[in-house]
Amino acid sequence: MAKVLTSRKENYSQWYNDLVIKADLAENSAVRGCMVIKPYGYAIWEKMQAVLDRMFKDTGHSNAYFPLFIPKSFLSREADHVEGFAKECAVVTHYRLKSSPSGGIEVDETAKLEEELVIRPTSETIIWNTYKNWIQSYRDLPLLINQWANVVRWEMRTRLFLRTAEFLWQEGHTAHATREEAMEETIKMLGVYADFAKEWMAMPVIKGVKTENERFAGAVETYSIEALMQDGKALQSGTSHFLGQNFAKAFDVTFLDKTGKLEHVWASSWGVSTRLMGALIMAHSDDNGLVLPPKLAPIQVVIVPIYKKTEELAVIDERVEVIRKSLIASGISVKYDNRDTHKPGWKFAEYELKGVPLRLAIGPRDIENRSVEVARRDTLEKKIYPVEGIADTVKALLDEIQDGIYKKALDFRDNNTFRADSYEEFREIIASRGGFVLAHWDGTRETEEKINQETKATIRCIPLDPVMEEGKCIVTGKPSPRRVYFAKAY
RNA sequence: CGGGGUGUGGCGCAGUUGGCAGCGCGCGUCGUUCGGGACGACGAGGUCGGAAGUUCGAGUCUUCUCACCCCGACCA
Repeated sequence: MAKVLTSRKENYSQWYNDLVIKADLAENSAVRGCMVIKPYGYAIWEKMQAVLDRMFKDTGHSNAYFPLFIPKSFLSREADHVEGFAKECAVVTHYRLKSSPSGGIEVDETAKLEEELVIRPTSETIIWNTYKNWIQSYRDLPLLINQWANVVRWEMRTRLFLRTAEFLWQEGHTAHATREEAMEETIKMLGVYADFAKEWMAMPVIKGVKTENERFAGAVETYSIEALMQDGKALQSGTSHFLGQNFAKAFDVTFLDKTGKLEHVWASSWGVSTRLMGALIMAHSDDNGLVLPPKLAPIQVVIVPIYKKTEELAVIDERVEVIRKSLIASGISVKYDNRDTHKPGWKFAEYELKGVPLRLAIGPRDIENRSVEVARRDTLEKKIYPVEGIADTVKALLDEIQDGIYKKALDFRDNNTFRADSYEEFREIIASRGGFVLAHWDGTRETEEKINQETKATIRCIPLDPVMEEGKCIVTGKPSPRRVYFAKAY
């Protein structure tokens, strides 16, 4: 087969870049740092959205939409928040253009905005400013809102899906009467993300708390799900924040509780972005291309006819139509590619590159034997199956693939999660093979920063379901109640 | 923002001391092919990133400029 991708071994990040382009997921646009998500890539994102949206609704949330523009003054209301985002904000300063003497077009300096508008890097401020008017009583709580939106963070260096200046995401913003309830919501949504990653993306994740260093600007506590990529680097795939009363205080959002006492509300916010696309790509794919979990694949089964003459194709078309209908009846998404403009071998390679979980090939031999050749994308294994009961066969195989790639990803993570009991050992693992390293840490910012500077590894999270184990910090030797996850990160 | 690099058909690239702008892929037409990215013939497609300069003559030399990529510092 003609090689179209750089191999992972050769250059992992080049492999990733090649794959995104060659699998037709996205490409760089004329705007620096901003990508064009192509139809095939967007189809995957839409499937993710549909599932997540259902999960949010099932946990009591409603969708709403808030403006793209945020008055500059809003951003500065919460001190940590502004500090965290100020360096990467795009700002709108004018509202009109005029033709320039040189023949082009230029900003009309007379059309300067009274108050400049920031393009949302996240929507806490505009949302809490709005919530102020929505909440008066404990009867208005909890307020459980989600929005699907684009946001802009002016990044220095960007990579398709993993870090782009503009990206798509959802952001949940909830308001609660009590601290406990807001915290419960924070953890619940982290759980939703972890379930989604596992059940739909077939990607195992670690749930944990972020250290102070990695905390969201304006949050009291940040939780995340962390996944391990095939190059041994961790990818933060979703975050859920307990915001305490920080934004309620900044925007003066209060309510009267049952006893008639005026209180600030408690808040959470949580989000996942198109970065999940990057995670999905890197979690399962190989040197032949994308490997998609059947549950998120836009096309679950592709059927390729093999024929010499058009008369043969007519017979195959007929047989395929029967198969196609039975698959659709079983809720399987099928594409029959009977284009005459490409050869079977070309199509095989193409759909492999695009990660279609199953490929059915039907030729004269199969017509004769009432059989189909079925090729699995995950194992590249080919087998002949009878046409009879093909829908059940396919269904079973899709389930097997979904489970199989999860298992494979889990094994990979297990085989690349290490325990280090000395700093020496720690440095050796991080430098040589990467992966997650579980080690004791004394809980201080200084130690974390020292480790980061010396090894490039960061604390990904403090696991939520930790095995409590007394130990000593690998750097300072001070006591530590449990191990935390370290890794180099995206 | 520091360090490095690249701009030449749609994509990937070559272009020697300055002398007719090329190759591969892709694209179009026709024919033979079709169970793992087929082959042949013919064909279309370029203000060589932009501006100024040197020269009889610039893709090539000089100056300026713009864009993008890679490596760092910052980030989901």
